[in-house]
Amino acid sequence: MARERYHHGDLRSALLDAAETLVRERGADGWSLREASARVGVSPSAAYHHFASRDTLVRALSERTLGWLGERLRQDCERAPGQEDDPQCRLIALGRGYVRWALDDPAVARLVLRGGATGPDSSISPHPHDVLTAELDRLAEAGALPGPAREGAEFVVWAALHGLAVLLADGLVRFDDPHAVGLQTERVVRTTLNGLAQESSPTAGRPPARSAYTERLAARRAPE
Amino acid sequence: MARERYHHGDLRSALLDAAETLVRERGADGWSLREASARVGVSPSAAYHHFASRDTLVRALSERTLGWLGERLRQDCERAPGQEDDPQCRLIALGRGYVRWALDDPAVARLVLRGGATGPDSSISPHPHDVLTAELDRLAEAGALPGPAREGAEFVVWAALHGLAVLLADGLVRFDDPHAVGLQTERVVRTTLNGLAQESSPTAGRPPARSAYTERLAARRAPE
DNA sequence: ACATGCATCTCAACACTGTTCAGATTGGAG
DNA sequence: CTCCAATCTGAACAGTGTTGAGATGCATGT
Repeated sequence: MARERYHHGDLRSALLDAAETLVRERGADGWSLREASARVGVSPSAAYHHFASRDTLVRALSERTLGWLGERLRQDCERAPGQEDDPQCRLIALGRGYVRWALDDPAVARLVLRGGATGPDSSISPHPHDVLTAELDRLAEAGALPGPAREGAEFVVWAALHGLAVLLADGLVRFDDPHAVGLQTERVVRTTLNGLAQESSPTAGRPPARSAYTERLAARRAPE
Repeated sequence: MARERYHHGDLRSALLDAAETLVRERGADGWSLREASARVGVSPSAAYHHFASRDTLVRALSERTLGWLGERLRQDCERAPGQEDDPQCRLIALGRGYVRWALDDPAVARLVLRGGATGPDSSISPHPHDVLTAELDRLAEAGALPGPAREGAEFVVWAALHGLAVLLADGLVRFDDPHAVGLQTERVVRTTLNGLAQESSPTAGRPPARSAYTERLAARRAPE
């Protein structure tokens, strides 16, 4: 706990770790930079050699967490139960993973999902949103999503999933049965995908939506 | 601005007003109790005769805002365009109102929707969530929503709508065309309702979901 | 009219926060 | 072995939420 050497070695990630556990212990806002520094055994000002501000630390923690989550969601899609390679099953697995995370680690999830922290400049890889769009592409290729319905579909699914996750992390919705949350998530995904597939008259001339993520994606494809 | 009388008269709502405009000016977290007090022309400790803590002030502001929003959403439903009294048109109007609010007043919306602040003990009337469930009931009575699909449908619609609102308020999704947000909202509502209506095999034995709002509703129906 | 009670507000103080900056300490490159 | 740049410390600043003891004045009862 107390370090002996003057130089810490990897203070940056040590601070991220300390902040993360503090968030878990005291909630998304119940901690301070000073406390995290003290827990690492370092003076408060030391942190400023690795983060420009407390807010930068939060952003960095968010990015680290989102990257880890994205990787896990990708795995969840691969290991999806059900018929071999059914795109819908994969999307359900993705949704379950996303929501399960929000419920298992609500304090961190609240901090991260509060967003604003994850602008288009961030280099999160793979970003959960990327995983979602990839899975929707797979669904479209399988023919389960008509062409016009695919366009902008990620916003519908994302909104529904994100909304459920936020509601759960904030404690606005609760489920007594631990299985209930999974079933409810599955229902949300199924309902959304069904609704999209049977979109009778796709909104004529629907203007393109733009998200921080699509911008980031575009920037990645055409660097400079 | 500067008051002459020693007693303010209605300091409580004056503080709420000051906090509200401060949130608009500097963001959900960029303000302090002291600043709000100073703007009202009162010492910082005066606030503690009306609010137990800064957090209580935030909660009170959230409740006031949600009550106002609920009333406006109810009006939006009444004035819904489209065929006379079409329940789906009413729900679309509700969704548009909810999302428009999140976009027109994003800082306040972020503060309010961050939630946790709006527990079941709050006496918000009419709560936006109540308005939504009432409209879903109307839809079910009109036969546009099969019985088994109605059960727990509010969570699906709420999640989708809430998710879109949060994504917009947090700036994670942006729309260039001002019409786009309305169209996207409409699409989310339509898609969700369509998906619910055509729910092929409603999840067998789906356990009851419970939200802070259903609890509050139950408590209101059976006081004591 | 006047005293009294009580809600309301002020003042001063506490511990704590994020942030800055001059200087001490070090690992590693030349 | 020297020196540099990266890293960390210590002390300080303005500002925060919160508390408690005391001042102020409105409304009420006589």
